[in-house]
Amino acid sequence: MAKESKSRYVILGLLAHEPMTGYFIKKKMESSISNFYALSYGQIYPELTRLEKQGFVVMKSEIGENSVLRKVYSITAAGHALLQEWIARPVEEEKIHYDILLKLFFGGHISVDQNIDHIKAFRSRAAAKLEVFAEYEATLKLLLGDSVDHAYYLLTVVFGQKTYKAYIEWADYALEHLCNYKQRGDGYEAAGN
Amino acid sequence: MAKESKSRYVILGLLAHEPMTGYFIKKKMESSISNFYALSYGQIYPELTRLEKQGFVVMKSEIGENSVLRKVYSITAAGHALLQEWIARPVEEEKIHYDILLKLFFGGHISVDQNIDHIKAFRSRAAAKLEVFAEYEATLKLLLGDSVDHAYYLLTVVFGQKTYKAYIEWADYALEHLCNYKQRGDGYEAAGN
DNA sequence: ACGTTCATGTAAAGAGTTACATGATTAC
DNA sequence: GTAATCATGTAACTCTTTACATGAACGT
Repeated sequence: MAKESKSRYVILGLLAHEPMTGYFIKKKMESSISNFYALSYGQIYPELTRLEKQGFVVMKSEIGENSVLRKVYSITAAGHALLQEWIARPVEEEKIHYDILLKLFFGGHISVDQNIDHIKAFRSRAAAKLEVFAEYEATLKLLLGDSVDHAYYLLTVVFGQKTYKAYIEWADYALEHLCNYKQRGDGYEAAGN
Repeated sequence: MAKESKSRYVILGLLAHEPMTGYFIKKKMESSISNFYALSYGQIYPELTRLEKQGFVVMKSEIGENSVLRKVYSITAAGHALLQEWIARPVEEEKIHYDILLKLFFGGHISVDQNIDHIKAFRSRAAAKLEVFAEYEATLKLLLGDSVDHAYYLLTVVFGQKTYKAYIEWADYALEHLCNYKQRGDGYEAAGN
């Protein structure tokens, strides 16, 4: 029961690119897919052990440049087959599960100004994300010729850009409406606020 | 530890509108916030018991029209205060955790055609959602005068519309790019496919 | 008869988060 | 000295999903 986790596939996907330590998998994710997926050490290390037991990765203990012992994992042929099988599987349905929408849905219980604050915070987060994605885009466009992977990375970045742009447009629309209602004072205030 | 669930607040939010049974809470959600939040019976019933023990709701056993015993829950003053406190809390950061983006990120491991299929499926799901939101919009616009709540509901619907429209635009963009690459045949195919 | 809806729950399993615990090296 | 980075893990806890279990009433 309980939905199957994607952690193993993401780990395999990263290892398919180059062998890595668990620690480096985390770092790599933070600088790439962190916007779309995140893993903690509490997930990475146990999953690596499991993948090794099942023969999808192999481990090699090494003493790194800093003379610290590290476990470098590589993907096996079986691991690659598993990864490919997962990627080819039909895509799961996507759901928008956002705190802002839930709170706005019950917005009648707080004041208009409080709702406005929520939306403003949401908007500024989206604007910050857009800046991050713009950097990604610039970097990726320089690397486009290197590997086919970069073209796919770029598609995910464009997704982020289009989505966060839509969020900002929505926020502006919502703020305008709420400000209008507030000025008209037509009962938009929650009772007791 | 582990992030606190929103289930209690959503349940309180619905009960703030009218007293309900656990079963009806589920039905109500399916016809309203299901696009932004979902709860199973396995969450609703235990949570209602907990909320009752803590004094945030009160339960009254009744024999319904169909002579079936049912437990009707109502929100208390303490429950209302808790709900309001939660809604007023700063909004959590939103994350885009989509299967399609993960799979596209590793898209180099499958064929272009398989990637295209993924995106096409994504696009048609988004288009279907847009239709649902259009219906919501039409219904809500008729009810706008009735209660302040409807204006807030409408804002969440508009969010869905703008977001799914962005998804469709992205899908079209992505499909065009992938088709171009395919026609040019410039190494976009995964090795062995 | 049979399927659907109303109605309430429990059990099992896994996913995910956070905190804790440890220790070496490196840079300032 | 001290903070940051590299590096590996465990433990506790909560959340969430899915399946199971039960039973009455109502419509066809």
